[in-house]
Amino acid sequence: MLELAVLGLLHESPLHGYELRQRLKATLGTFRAFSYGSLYPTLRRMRDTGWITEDEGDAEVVAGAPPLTGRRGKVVYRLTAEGKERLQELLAEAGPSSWEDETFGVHFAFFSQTDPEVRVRILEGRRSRLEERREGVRASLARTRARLDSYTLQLQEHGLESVDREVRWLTELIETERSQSNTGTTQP
Amino acid sequence: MLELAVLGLLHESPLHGYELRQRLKATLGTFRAFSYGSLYPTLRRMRDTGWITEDEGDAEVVAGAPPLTGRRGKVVYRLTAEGKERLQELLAEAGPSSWEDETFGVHFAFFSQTDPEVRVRILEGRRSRLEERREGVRASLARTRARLDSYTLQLQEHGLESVDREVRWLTELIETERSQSNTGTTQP
DNA sequence: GCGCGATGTATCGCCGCGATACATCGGACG
DNA sequence: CGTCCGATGTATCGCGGCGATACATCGCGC
Repeated sequence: MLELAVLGLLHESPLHGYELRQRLKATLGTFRAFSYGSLYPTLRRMRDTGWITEDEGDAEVVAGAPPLTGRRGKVVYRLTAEGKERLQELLAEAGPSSWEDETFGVHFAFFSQTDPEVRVRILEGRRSRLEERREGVRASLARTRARLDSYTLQLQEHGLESVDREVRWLTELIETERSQSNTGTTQP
Repeated sequence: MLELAVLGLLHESPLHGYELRQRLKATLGTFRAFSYGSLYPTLRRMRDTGWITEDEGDAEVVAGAPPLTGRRGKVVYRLTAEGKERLQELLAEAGPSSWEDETFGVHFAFFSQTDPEVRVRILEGRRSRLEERREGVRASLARTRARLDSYTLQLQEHGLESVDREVRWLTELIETERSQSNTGTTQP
């Protein structure tokens, strides 16, 4: 969800819309776009709920020329106290929503602000969700393989390999997380 | 787009909603879901436009019990002549829309119904779009690398590798396509 | 001095998603 | 022999994101 991303970015420093979008691209990279068509409505919503405030960065609007078509100044967005609470709440979330395709990447991007335990639980949740999906597809593929043309087959197999790759990636990450939190009670 | 997928599937045989969804899952695998929340509205829209017709599979509705809460019979969807035309039109499309993330997979899934030349153009279009994106992310990454925390960095790099993988996959596919259409005028 | 690309705010309609509701049917299990 | 459950089946609703588009300003090169 965009909401988390916005809260996470604004937690570092106040920003205006355009910058926010640049940061979004820089932070999420390949993985997700978030156009203005989502950004501005989201900002509006968040302001209305009270997570953020917006204020003029440009005070120089004054009585200049235009009663109509007023000059639009930069609008700077800033976290409120409630916004910070909300961010903490979202960062602590390790339920199904945090390992959905669309949400996981955003959560991951803000892992440095996330509790180590929660990190592991999110990574594991994501992994088992992917494994489930993989097994589902594998089963269905085994059943219908014969009936499928080569293109459909190749698509499926490419998809399967991608999922596999991500599972392996997650496994590495989980191991790293574990070895970093060396308050090991269970490990012999 | 769901429209193409529906047309492609109905071209093989008439189906009702539930089957259609099963086929969708079997055909697209990991790559895309398409819930009923999209399916039924889309079918409605397509019927209204005239690409498909819907008719009762179950004639056994009759005057049984319920004037209210009428028993719902299966609804079988079938391509019209216009629908077939529309399918051909969409299959021939090799513009930017066919190499978008969401659309490409659907196009690919129906490649066996697609003209070989169009296939290559779609694959190449997809590839160059991915290469563009990759270079964009790489550039931005090189610029901001120092400022990013390790998680963001890992996310970016994982994404980059995924893109790379897909590019390699596409390259293989393109080569296969080329070598199969051996009406070589240019190749010495 | 003029145009063009980057910066900047904003809206609109489309489409897909997840949740939910509701109904029927066949088989498993007590 | 009843009943409960999971698969089959149709359908809607609200939400959130996307791409296109509009419009305005600023700084730079030519």
